[in-house]
Formats: sequence, C-alpha cells, structure tokens
Amino acid sequence: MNRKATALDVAKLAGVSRSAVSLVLNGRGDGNVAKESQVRIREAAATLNYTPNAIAVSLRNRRSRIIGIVSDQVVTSPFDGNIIAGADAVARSQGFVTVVMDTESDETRDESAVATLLDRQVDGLMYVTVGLRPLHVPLNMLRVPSVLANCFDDRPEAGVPAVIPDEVRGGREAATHLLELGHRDIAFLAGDSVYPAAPRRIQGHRDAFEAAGLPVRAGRILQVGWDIDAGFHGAMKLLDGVAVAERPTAIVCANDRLAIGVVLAANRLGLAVPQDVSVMGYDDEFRIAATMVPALTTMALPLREMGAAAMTGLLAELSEEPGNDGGASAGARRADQTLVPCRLVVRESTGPVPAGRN
Amino acid sequence: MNRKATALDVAKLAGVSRSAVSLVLNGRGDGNVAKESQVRIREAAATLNYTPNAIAVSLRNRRSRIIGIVSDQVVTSPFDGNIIAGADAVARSQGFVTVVMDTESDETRDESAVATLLDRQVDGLMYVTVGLRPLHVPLNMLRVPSVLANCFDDRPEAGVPAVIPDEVRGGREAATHLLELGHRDIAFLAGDSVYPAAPRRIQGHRDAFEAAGLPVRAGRILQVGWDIDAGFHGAMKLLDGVAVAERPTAIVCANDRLAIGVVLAANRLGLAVPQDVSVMGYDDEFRIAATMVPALTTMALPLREMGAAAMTGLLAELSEEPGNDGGASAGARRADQTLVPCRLVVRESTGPVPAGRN
DNA sequence: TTGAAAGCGATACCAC
DNA sequence: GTGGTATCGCTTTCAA
Repeated sequence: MNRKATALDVAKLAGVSRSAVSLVLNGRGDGNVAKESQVRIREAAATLNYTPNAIAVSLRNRRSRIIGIVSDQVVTSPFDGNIIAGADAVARSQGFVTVVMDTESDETRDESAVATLLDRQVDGLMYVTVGLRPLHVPLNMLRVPSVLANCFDDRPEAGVPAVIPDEVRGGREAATHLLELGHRDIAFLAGDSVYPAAPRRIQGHRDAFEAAGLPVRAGRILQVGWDIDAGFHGAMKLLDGVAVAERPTAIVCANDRLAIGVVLAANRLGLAVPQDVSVMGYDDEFRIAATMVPALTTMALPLREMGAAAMTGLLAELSEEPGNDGGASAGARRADQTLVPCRLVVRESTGPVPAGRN
Repeated sequence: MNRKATALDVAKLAGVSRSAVSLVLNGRGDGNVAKESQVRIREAAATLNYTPNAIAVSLRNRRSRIIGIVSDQVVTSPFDGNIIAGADAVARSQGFVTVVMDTESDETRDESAVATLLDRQVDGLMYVTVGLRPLHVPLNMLRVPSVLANCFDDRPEAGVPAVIPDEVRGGREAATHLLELGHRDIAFLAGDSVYPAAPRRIQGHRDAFEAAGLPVRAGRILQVGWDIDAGFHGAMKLLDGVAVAERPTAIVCANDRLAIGVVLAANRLGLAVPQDVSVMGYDDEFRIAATMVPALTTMALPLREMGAAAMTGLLAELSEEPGNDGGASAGARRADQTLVPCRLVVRESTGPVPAGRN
C-alpha cells in the first residue's frame, strides 16, 4: 500500500472506464451505469481503499472546499479560538476544511495572509478578531465571498457582512440583573475604549439605569484596563478605606479577569462576595468563571454561535452562486451586521443588596 | 479583474511560451531563457498580478506544501494554541500552510481527521494535545512523515518522534527555587494523574528534596484538581486553622489557575503572599500569571518552542526524502523523544522563608 | 534558447 | 448504458 489508489486503478479492477467510476462514486450512477457495474465499482473502490484526491478534484471543479480564516491572534486566546471552533464545526459538517492564518496582530500581514489563502484557491474568507474591533477589510478579500466575525468595517462601501456580539444589550442585561437584586449603587470597571466593547457595554449599563429611572453616580464608571491587576486596583480605589455608605454594593467588570482582581481585593479587605459586595464578570471565560471562588456570575459571549453563524452565512452565499468567483457579486452583497445576543449566566458572585443599602 | 491570471496569460503578454514563464518565475531562468525574455516575463507577471495557482502546482508536483495538524482541543485553550502558533510560524516561513482539525477531545474522530487531511494530500502530519498525554497514533498517520507535540506513543513499534516538555526537570527547578529561598516545608498541589504532567512534576519535586538531602513531609503532596476552586480548597486544607509551625511556608501549584485559588484562600485568611506564604504557579499562562496580584512566579511551559521544534523536525524530514510518500520510511524513522526544558519566571509571589521557619 | 507535448487525478460532455 | 476525450493550471522533459 505504497501509493494511494486512483480512480484509474478502481476502473481497471472493476473492468469499466474512469467515467463510470466517477459517476457512481458521486452518486449519479443510477440511470447512467448498469446496476451490476455499480456494485463491482463500489467493491473495487472498497478493496483498494480508494478515496478521491481532493487536490485533483479542486483543480477540476475550480472549487477547493477550503475556507480561509484570517485571525489577528487566533490560537493564543480562548476568544478567537472559540469563534473559529464554531466556524470550523459548521464548515466540516458541509465537507469544507478551514485553514487559518494568524497575523499575530500585525496588520501589515493582512494582505499577504489573504493573498496566500487566495493562491490556495479558497472558496471563501472569514476575518476573526480577538476583541470586537473596527477594521479596514483587506482589499483582496473582496475577490471571494467573505464574512467578518467579531469585527466590522464601518466604511459604507465595504460591503462585507459582519457577525458581532450585541454588547450594548449585554451591558444592559448585566446591569438589569443587579438592579433586580436591589442594587442601586453599581460601579462599572472596564478597559480603555480602544476596543469598542468597553463603550458599548458602558452604554448598555447607562441604558439600564435610565430605563429604571435611576441615576448612575458620578465616578462609578472606571476605565482601568483589562487584566487582573487592573481589577484589583480599581476595586481598591472603590472599596479601601471608604465608608460603607459610600461603597458601591456591586461591581460589574467588563471581563472575568477584572472580576478576579476585584474578588482578590475584596478578600484582602475582609469583604465577602457576594454578601458585602456583588461582583459580575463578562465573557464566561473557560476554566475561569465557573471555577472561581465564588463562581462568577457573568455575561457569556456567544463566541461559538458567532463563528457558526458567520460560517453558515458564508457557505450559504457560496452555494447561492456556484462557479462565480466573487468579482461581480461583491458589489451586490448587502453590508449587513448580525448582532448575536450575550447570555446571562448566574452563579454565586452576585446576591441581594446588603440590608439598608437599597 | 474577474478571473485570476494564469501562466498562459503571462506567456501571451510576454510573447513567450508557458514553459519559459514557469522557468523564469521559479528562478531557473538563467541559462535557459534569454535575459531579455526574462525581463518581459517578469513585467508581464507584475502587470497581470500573476501568482501561481497553488492547487495546480500541488497536483503537478505531487506535494501540497500543506501540513495537517490534528489537535484534541486546539483553539479553545491557550495551550494547544501556542504550540500551533509556534509550529505555524515555522511552517509559514518555509512556504507551507497548516490546516488544523480539532477533534474536540473525541478520540473516535482521530482517524477520520487524519483521513480528511490525507485526502487533501498533506505532506506531513502533526498531532498536538492540550495537556501532556500518551496516545495511540492513528494508524493512517504512518502514511506520511509525522510528529507528536505534547504527547507521545509509548508503544515501541510506533516510531513517531515526539516533542514534549521536560516536566520532571520543571518540577525539580521549581522546588529548587523555593529551597534556595530557604523554604523547607513546601506543599505541592496538582491535579489527578490522568495527565502525566502531575506525576512527573511531583517526581521532580521529590528529586529536588532528595538532592538537597531534605525530607518531603507526609501529606504535603495533594492531588486536588486543576482549577481555581481546587487550589482554593487545597490551600484551605493546608492553611486554615493550622498552627503557624505546622503550616507549609510555600505552596507549589501544578498550574497557574491553582495558584490563583491559593492566593484567594490566603487573602481570605489574612495571610500575605509572599510574606507569610510563597506561592508558585506553573505554565505562565498568558494574561494570568503576569497580571496576578501578586504577579506569579511560575514555570513557563515552552509551548511555542515545542511547536517550532516539532515543525522544524518534520519539515527537515520532508526535505530529506522528497517524493517519498512515507510508506517505506515510516519503519526506518527513529522513535526519538525530544525533551524541551521549562523556564523559571520569577515574579512577586515567592520570597524568602518567614523568619524562624527555615 | 525556445516551444511543443506529456502528464498530475478527476470530472463531464458527447458521441457511440 | 458506456467509454473516449478535453480540460483544470502548472511543471518538465525533449526536440527543434
């Protein structure tokens, strides 16, 4: 079993022509090939362990059944990773394979990554980012059907559909959860506004207060960073040496790592979570949120769903216009943006407002 | 710019034959094609924006320049991810592209993932796992040059080279770091032994004590789990309500999440890290270890290096035996195991042993 | 030095 | 029903 068997080998063994083999193995045997030949062909294929050479099929059909994925930081993060996992599952279920090129956040590599993928004759392209962010679609990307996941191009002319999380709504529902627990003095910890996730979540937070007819206290929105230490120091500022009446009763964090920092600070100050102060995370980070002590109440980012939705849309577009290599259709494509809702996950880090603070 | 230009288009524009185009663009023009034709060809290629169709090249050359990567949980974790990132960088630098198939820890999907990759005519295969673990190499994998990263096949006959971290040494150096700081009563927290990382790191830990002529106190090695809550509860068992003289002065954790749990527990008990108790992590997990409060001293897993080393070896093997599809060579391949050393990263969570406890 | 022609492996059309 | 044949885009002898 040195060389893989080819269709010709199968044809010889079955005593038919290559064409017959092709027809039968592609399910179009009935009405074209005699029943009995069909059986012989299938048997021959089985004994030779024949599977078609995907490269040859691609060349012949002018479609590779490969989807190229460009990611700015793919595999290093659980974020991108999950988006890609969701996308890949959908692709695989339809006989596609994905090849991902990681630009390692170097935007100058965008175009070359796309070019490499295009040389490989990918049928479609997907651009994925770690954090929600605006970007300029690499020009080449318009040559084949494409989709953006967790990012968007705000230039109207770049008509590439995008799938992004509904951050505003996420921020609103997080605040609402706490409001319903009776909290009135809620702080919000986020990172800088380079990532639009911060302002959007903050927007949702304010929306919730407004809808409830409640004010957001001044100085309660802190943009401190995205990591554990930022959460720690932010919480210290909010809680350390502050009179009970002046302390927020709940702190919403724009990600789970910030929440870890907040709990670390609370522990150090002898404050119990959630009895003295409720803490919320965001992202539902794998192996972090669920196993924290206490387990974090958080807003789960719909990463897999986003990846799946983006890929589903892309493949649908592909099958709509078979054989078209994108040149003409690119302009016609509508520049829609799909907002995928986040999911509130209630665990143990949030609880009713402490007595006398509502 | 609808259809991509082909070599024929270039040939026409330059007024030469396809062969000439091929020769020149592949760098074998000198001595075969007139200087002046060469210039015309390059110009034509540039104006037409020509790049060769990788699919056609693959078919013709019977090598795809694609490396297939099978991962058991690729993208969801920062672990696999970094290995793949390291491997991919090496591959890309040599004009290869990687396509990764995630089995999502479902071992029954191993063979089919490999089969899919083989149908795509990958030139080589790499198997990557999230945690160090033994496995049975999928049979099909032996058909092309292959390598294992972060996993190994302990059946002697399966001659697939493996690249794995030197866990024993890692455990030893972690303990040595603490021993040098004067600690004598050091606890070790790990997960279960399903992953060989636990017993190996523990082995290293014991080795260090033995080398120092010191005993490991009974009950100081706890296999509690791999997550934050496990670390928290393990630490509580070790520290809560225990007389100072009976408390370990340092706790080594088999990963950084366990260390988070330990610090959380220490904070809650009013114990300062590292003044009252030193805490070490393992892995140097991205965005976690460096930003913890206090920043974690940890053993960095050489993930990128492992990926790079594995890919480098694989590509070397490929170029050694061009045109050979692995059938014959598989048996000849030596079953080596490359141990990559971990790297001690000293931060703020470890310090000198408290006075009177050394 | 250059170009014609033979595949790589598979598909699909078109006579027979 | 069946098998011959052109074709996908490229590389590589082999003649001229």
